[in-house]
Amino acid sequence: MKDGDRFTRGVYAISVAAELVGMGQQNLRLYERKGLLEPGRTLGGTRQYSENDLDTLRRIGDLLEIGLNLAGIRMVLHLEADMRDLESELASARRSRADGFHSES
DNA sequence: CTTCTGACA
DNA sequence: TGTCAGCA
Repeated sequence: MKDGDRFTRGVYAISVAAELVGMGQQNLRLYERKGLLEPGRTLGGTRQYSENDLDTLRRIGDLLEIGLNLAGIRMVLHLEADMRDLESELASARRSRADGFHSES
């Protein structure tokens, strides 16, 4: 990888993030206001969109195309986030059992 | 870059 | 209701 990429990779300002996902900057701000997204902020207050944020933005575009409104999309994204948490939680629980994490007297 | 406001389908 | 343009 190139030297400069180490710092720029993964974090984008709203202008470049909007162009990457093909959306307006105003929409991205609205999605955050509606609770669909929570991008990072610099100390100055500028939004920092991660690769993960870009993925959810693309997911928002798909869900909008289907016909869901922003309230419905908010629920879907939250449910998917909860699902991922439960999956990793279940995975670590299975790992602990397989590794004999707790001694069986 | 930010928030806010108003017009449009 | 979601999108977009313009202003401060």
